[in-house]
Parts: sequence; structure tokens; C-alpha cells
Amino acid sequence: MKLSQRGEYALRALLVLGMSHGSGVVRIRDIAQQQNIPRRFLEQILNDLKSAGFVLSKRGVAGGYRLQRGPNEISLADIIRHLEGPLAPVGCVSVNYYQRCSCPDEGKCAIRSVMQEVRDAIVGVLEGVSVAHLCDRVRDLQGPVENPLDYII
Amino acid sequence: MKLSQRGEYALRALLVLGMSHGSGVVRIRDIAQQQNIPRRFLEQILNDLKSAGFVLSKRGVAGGYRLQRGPNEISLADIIRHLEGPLAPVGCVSVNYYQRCSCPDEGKCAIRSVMQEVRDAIVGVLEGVSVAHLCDRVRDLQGPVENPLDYII
DNA sequence: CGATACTTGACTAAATAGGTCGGGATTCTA
DNA sequence: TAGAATCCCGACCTATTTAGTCAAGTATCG
Repeated sequence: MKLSQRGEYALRALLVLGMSHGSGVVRIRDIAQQQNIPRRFLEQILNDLKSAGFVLSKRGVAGGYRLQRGPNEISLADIIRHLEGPLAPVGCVSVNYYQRCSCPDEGKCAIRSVMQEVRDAIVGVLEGVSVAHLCDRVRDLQGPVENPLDYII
Repeated sequence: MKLSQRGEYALRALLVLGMSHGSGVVRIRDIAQQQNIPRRFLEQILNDLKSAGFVLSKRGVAGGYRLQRGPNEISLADIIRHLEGPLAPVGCVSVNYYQRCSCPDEGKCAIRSVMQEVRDAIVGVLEGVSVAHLCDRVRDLQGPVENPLDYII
């Protein structure tokens, strides 16, 4: 599992939305400026997150984005699976994106058995962390601030 | 950490060499045929593994490849790091390929702290498995066979 | 109406993945 | 000592992915 730039931007954006969850929508421009993400690119990313059901948008003058579900209902595993595809290092041990490999018998493949362990280790971490958890970590690592947008993400 | 085709081929080749460690060299052609790897591509890969110090080669008529160090001295982490670069999902938590990211304070970055855990989980598995371990697994999963090249890898 | 935001789809440049190919250098053996 | 077998090396190629950019359109608010 490798996190692309796009993926990192998406996580940051979702974390921003998580931090200001409950207080209306946040504009693309604000997220982009604060997080130093190319605005046009972020538009594309948020659009994707929208059609995947992670966020909702509101158009027009007071428009912007907010989380669709509660921050505690979105795990990093879900997000990253949508953005980057399989969490597993090889297709033949992926649960959600399984792909048969060329070896004659998967049950007897030693490499596969190791990769299985790697997958489990990765998934174990990412399934256990939700956007809400991430927000908690932010608040733990930094003190309280006035504006949710002032947190370093 | 994602394993490319090239990386998978390399692991398979090293495992073949591990299985026949101690009984001379193995020809590229044999590995390629048995493992169904394009021969020319495998040449390239083994060459790379050679200059990285994982294998030795012998030229000429009875030539071929063998492991340079003992199978128990080569961890999957070492191999994959050489082949694919960082094991970590993002550069800013990589020990061997560290790369600063754009966030203003790494110590306060919540995303980074999660990625750190993912990295540790991955490395924990891969550092703990050597080529010798892989060979053991092969022998465990399959019975004993006459020719080391007959193992399914 | 007009300014402000999101929406949609097309486009592009650069890097990476997965190979292929030709010919050269060694080494064994007859 | 010729010739066959084997590894060695660098160049090349095509398709896909990555990281964006851009123009024009649609909804919303005051």
C-alpha cells in the first residue's frame, strides 16, 4: 500500500472536514489554501469523494463541502481503498480487490502466505482508525485553537 | 508498499535459488521456464540483484546464479527495499528513504502518526522473514520432492 | 441580475511499469 | 583453439498511471 499525492490530499481534506464537522460547509478554496493543495486538483478529488459517498456538497454563494456520514463511521481503510485500490501488496491476498496470480496453487505459495500477513497487518491498523480518531489525534497533538481551520493537518 | 510484477519475479527467483542453495548454480533459463517469467526480463532482474549483492553469477557453459549470502541472512525487507524503494506508505515515515513532506510540523501531523503505525506493521512482518524462512514455508506447505526445482513457488 | 461556488469533461506532461532486443564478454569442452 | 552455452549491458519501446490544468456550465444567494 502506497499513498499517492492525490490520496494524501484527500485524507487531509477529509480531516479538515472532520475537524469542522457540525459547523456547516467548508469551501474548496479554504481547504486548498490552508493545506497548500492545488485548487483545481482538489476540486477533482472532492468530486470523487462526493460520488463515492464520503462527502456532500452545497452549491452557490454559501456553498462548500461537508462529511456525509459521521466522522466515526468512516475508516481510513474505506477511504484509501476507494482512492488507491487494494491495501494488500499483491492482488492474490486482497479481499476487496482479489485477483488471481499466475502461481499454480495459491494454497501452497509461500510468498503469498507472507503477503497475507503483511496485508493483515496493514488492514489491522487502517480499519481501526476512523476520521474521528484522526481528529482526536490532532487535538491531542496540538492544543485547542479558536478556528477549526487553524489546526495543522 | 505495493509489490510490482518485477518485484514478485525477483522474490520467486530468490526463493528458487534459496531452495537449491548449496548445490551449485541455477541457469536463468531454468528459473524462467519453471516460474513462467519472461527470460529477458528475468536477466535484467537478476543482474540487478547481482549488483545489489544478493546473488552471484557464473558465466560460461556451466554458468548460472546462486545466492551470495546464506538464505537466513537475507530478509524480505532488504530485498523489497532494494526492488521497490520505501516500505512505508509515505516518505515522511520512511527510515531508509525518508523524505520530508509539505506539512508544517511533522511532530503534530495526525495522518503521519497513523502512517507510522502502518509502516511499523509492514516492517515488522518483512524484517522477520528471511529467504530461509520462506524455504521452510515451502517445504511445510508441500511435501518433500526429488528435485528442488520441482517445488511450486 | 450578478457574483460566488461547485460540476463536468477533456486535455497534457512526466514518470513508472513491463517488457524486448542486439550484440558483447566469459567459460567450458571437444 | 573453435564453437556453443551462458551471463552482461545498454538502448529502446509501449501502455498506464500520476499529478495536474483548463474552459465552460449549473446552481444558489442576496
